[in-house]
Amino acid sequence: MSLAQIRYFVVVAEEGNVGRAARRLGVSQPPLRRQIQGLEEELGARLFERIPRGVRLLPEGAVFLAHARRILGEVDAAVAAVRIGRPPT
Amino acid sequence: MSLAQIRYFVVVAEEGNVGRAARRLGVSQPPLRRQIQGLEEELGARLFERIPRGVRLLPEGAVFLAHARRILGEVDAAVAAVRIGRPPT
DNA sequence: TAAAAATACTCCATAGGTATTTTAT
DNA sequence: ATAAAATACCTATGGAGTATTTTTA
Repeated sequence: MSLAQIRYFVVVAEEGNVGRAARRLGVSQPPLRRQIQGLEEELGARLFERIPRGVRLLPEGAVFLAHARRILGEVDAAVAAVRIGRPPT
Repeated sequence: MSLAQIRYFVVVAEEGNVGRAARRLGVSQPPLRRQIQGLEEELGARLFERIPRGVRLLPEGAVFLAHARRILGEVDAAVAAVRIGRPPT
C-alpha cells in the first residue's frame, strides 16, 4: 500500500467516476484504475461497484474512506509539525 | 513522501545505525540512506546527525518519529478495519 | 447504444543492488 | 585504524501512457 494509492482512492470515492478522478489527479484512467485494483487486492475487499455512469462505494469502501482521510490528515500534520518544530498533539 | 520512507525512518531511529537498520529491513545500506535523505529533503529538515558508531535523532527527527508511528498505526488500523468491516473509532 | 471501466501493450523513472570512497574518532 | 556513512554507477521493477475492447444499465 502506498500514500499515492490512498490519495487516488479518496478522489475516486469523491468523484464516483474513475475517468473524472483521473483528470482531477492529472493522471490517465488506466493507471488510476490499476492502483485502485491493487489496493482492493491488498485489502482483500472490493471497495467499489460499477454503475452505468461510474462507480459507487461499497460498504467496505466507505469504511476505508474514513480511515484514508484520517491517514492523509496525519501525514499533513507530520509535515507541518516538522517544519514548525511542534510535536504531535 | 511514501509509507516505505516512513517505515524506514522509524527503524533507523530505533537502531541508531543505518547499516543495522538496513539488515533488519532486508534492504542494503545505500538505498536506505538515500530514502532517509530524500525524506529529509522533502521535509526541509535534517532528522539525524552522524555520530562515531551510527546516527542520532535530532529534535526534528524526534518530532517526526512520534508522527510516523501514529501514521503507521493508522494504516494498520485501516487495513484491519476493512478486513473486519469496522469503521474508524 | 453509449458512457465509462477494463485490458493489452509499451516506456521510463526510480527504488534497489554492488563496489568503493570518505568521514570522524 | 576502523567502523559506518556517503558516493558512483548499474539494473530492473513497477507506475504511467496510448490505443483498444468489454461491460452494463
